[in-house]
Amino acid sequence: MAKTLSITTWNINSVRLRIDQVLRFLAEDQPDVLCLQETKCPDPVFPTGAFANAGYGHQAFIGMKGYNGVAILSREPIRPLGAREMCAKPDARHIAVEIGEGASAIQIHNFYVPAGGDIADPEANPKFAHKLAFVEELRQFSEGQRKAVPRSVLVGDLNIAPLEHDVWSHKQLLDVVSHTPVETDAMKAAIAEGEWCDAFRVLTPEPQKLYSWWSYRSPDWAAADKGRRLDHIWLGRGLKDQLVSGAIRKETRGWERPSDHVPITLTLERD
DNA sequence: ATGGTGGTTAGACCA
Repeated sequence: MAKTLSITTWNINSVRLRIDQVLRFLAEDQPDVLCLQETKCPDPVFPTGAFANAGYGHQAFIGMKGYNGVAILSREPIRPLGAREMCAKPDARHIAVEIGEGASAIQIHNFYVPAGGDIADPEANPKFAHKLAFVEELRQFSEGQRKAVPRSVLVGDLNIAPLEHDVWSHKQLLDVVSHTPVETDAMKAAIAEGEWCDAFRVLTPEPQKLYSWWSYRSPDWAAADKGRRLDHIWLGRGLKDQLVSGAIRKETRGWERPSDHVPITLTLERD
């Protein structure tokens, strides 16, 4: 068995439109497991063959027409654990698998948290209310995982930048959905409840800036560098001592017709 | 500064 396990998470913003970019990334980086969000792809037309040809023949995915959708692609066998209906909605925002055998098995949970709309007021904006309810459900889920499955990894586009240095300007974004105190507090509560290790922040502590997303609306995204860290990989209490390294593939944001998110990869020591 | 850009899909809806 391999001595390490590498897991990538990437909001691809249409897996069919960007299949060539995903395949390029897989060829270059060869993570063991790739978790995607916003596949925007119904299951019957998911590009299973393209991933299998690239060496990722073990697949779990759930999608819908036009919106949302998550997938887990693996180079080695996985056991599907199914998809949760978060907030009682069948909207394809979670899927999970188990990888590895016996006592060394690891659960991987891939989430796509609602973006939350533009107005940071749950009374005025149902999308923001949905986001807050989703993160509260994530907190409850975290409690269960902490107790029952300490060897868990939670990844995804969580659409919240929890820390001051997870955004280009803390003060200018305090009223902007993704960095409001009610969201960042809710996310911190979920992390605490699960005793999750925020892996990229252990590897690169504040005050160093970390971003995984740059808006399409920024005319010169690289020069302006007004990013946010919306994508995350959390390690359960049974895995936090196995953290090896992390990588943020910022250069993919400069590819032709890119996703607005970039892939982030965490490597774990394996036992 | 209340725009700006992009994907899905054919007029909005979502990010």
